[in-house]
Amino acid sequence: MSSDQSSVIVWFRRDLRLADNPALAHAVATGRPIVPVYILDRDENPAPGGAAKWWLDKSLKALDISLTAAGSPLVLRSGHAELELPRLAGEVGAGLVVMNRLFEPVAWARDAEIAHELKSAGVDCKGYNGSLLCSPGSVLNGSGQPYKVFTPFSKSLLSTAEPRDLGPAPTGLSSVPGTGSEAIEDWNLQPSSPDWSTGFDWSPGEIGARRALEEFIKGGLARYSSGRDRPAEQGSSRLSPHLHWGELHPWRVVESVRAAAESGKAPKSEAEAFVREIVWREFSAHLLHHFPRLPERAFRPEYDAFEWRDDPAGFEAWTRGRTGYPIVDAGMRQLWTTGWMHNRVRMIVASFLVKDLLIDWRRGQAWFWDTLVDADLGNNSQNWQWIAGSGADASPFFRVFNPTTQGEKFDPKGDYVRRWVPELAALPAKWIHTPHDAPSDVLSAAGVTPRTYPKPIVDHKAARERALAALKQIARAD
DNA sequence: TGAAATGTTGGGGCG
DNA sequence: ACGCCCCAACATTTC
Repeated sequence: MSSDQSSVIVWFRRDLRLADNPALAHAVATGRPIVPVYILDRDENPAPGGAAKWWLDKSLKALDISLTAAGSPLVLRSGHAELELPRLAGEVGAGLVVMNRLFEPVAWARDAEIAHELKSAGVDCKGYNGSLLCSPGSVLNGSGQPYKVFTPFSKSLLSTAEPRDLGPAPTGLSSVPGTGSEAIEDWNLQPSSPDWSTGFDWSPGEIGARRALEEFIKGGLARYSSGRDRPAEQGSSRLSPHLHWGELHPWRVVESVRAAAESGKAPKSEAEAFVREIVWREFSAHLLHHFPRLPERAFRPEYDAFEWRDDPAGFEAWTRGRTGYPIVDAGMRQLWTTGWMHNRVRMIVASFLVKDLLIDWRRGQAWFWDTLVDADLGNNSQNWQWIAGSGADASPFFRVFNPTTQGEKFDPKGDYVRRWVPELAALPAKWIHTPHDAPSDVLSAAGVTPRTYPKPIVDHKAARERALAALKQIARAD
């Protein structure tokens, strides 16, 4: 048996693209037939949220179209990868499985097991980094330890990292005809009864990702550092779900914005402000890799002794966007309606849940996990812990966002609130963030009553003082 | 990648 | 012209 004749399985996970894909490029370079496969793991831990499944459905369809055009359609299988991969390898006569690695702790351990299984079945297995600027473990401080503070991490990464693994989408793939595939419709990834996704305004897939990148470079990049703080405007890149699903390589994003700055389309400082956000994503992924319990446990362990409030009514009001604070409610409704929330508003709503309501950050994390199309284990846990004050390089315990001030500062005309909280739309800008203080004639002229829009569920001033008093105990115990 | 309280300064109104 | 007050604007400190 000549291994030259054998086919190569390309195991797609969260690298749903053809271009800049090191595993696929390596498979193509062998000159052997390609079997691209996606395996739906019903026991994935943590289980993907509803919004994530919505995205996956569309992105897989897009990937299949691209792969089919390139010559080798996507094969869909469900079950356990450690069983399905060797089985498929037997079916198609594969001598090699290539994949882009996942760096989350659970996946990491499992991939090692899978590679072992395959090798004992005589199938070679190779992993690549197709999702991060640098592999976790390669960015360490002088004493060989992972960085726990963002700025030195960022400096170290940006000074040493080199763009790599970029290249055009391959064409002319040869396939293994007759390979059986499941039907994606049978996976029921698209919600029905009810279909809550009708407001999702996204184009999942590699083409949509490239278009989003181009639009951002044409639009928001030149004034990114201020524009990204205005939720009513299209100032942020909206690339997060595309990056999460690997429809874009982060190096492609960094190279593209830097090239735009080089050619004068945007100030270099603005491009670097954006690159900094890509590096925050990197920081989260590296932290999660080194501290696998980040999603469950406080990075600063003294926070795990804190007794968060049990407040079902408060949590419910938060999830539904009925807290009585317009910017908070607008954000939570944008999330529910579109599967995404502007980052400035994420900070505001998270601070409100954790500091004003004193509800455990893990509850907010779980809600985001289910509702965000960009839900990412590293980003989600790192950012929630950052707001809660329990994370690495976290915001100090006394930093409490004032939802009214934040609204007035970053949504001064109230356009964001009007869009997502339509029952307040007729209020003048002067009162849009403080309907609870508006004169009654203003409220009645705008048709706002406690029935249409709730009074604040907590008084922020009192809630802030309560949070400071309670959280101070942690700082003292430290 | 806060907010609020407290402190400081300086201009203008006014006796 | 002067002192006094008010207060906005800005700076510093504290949580």
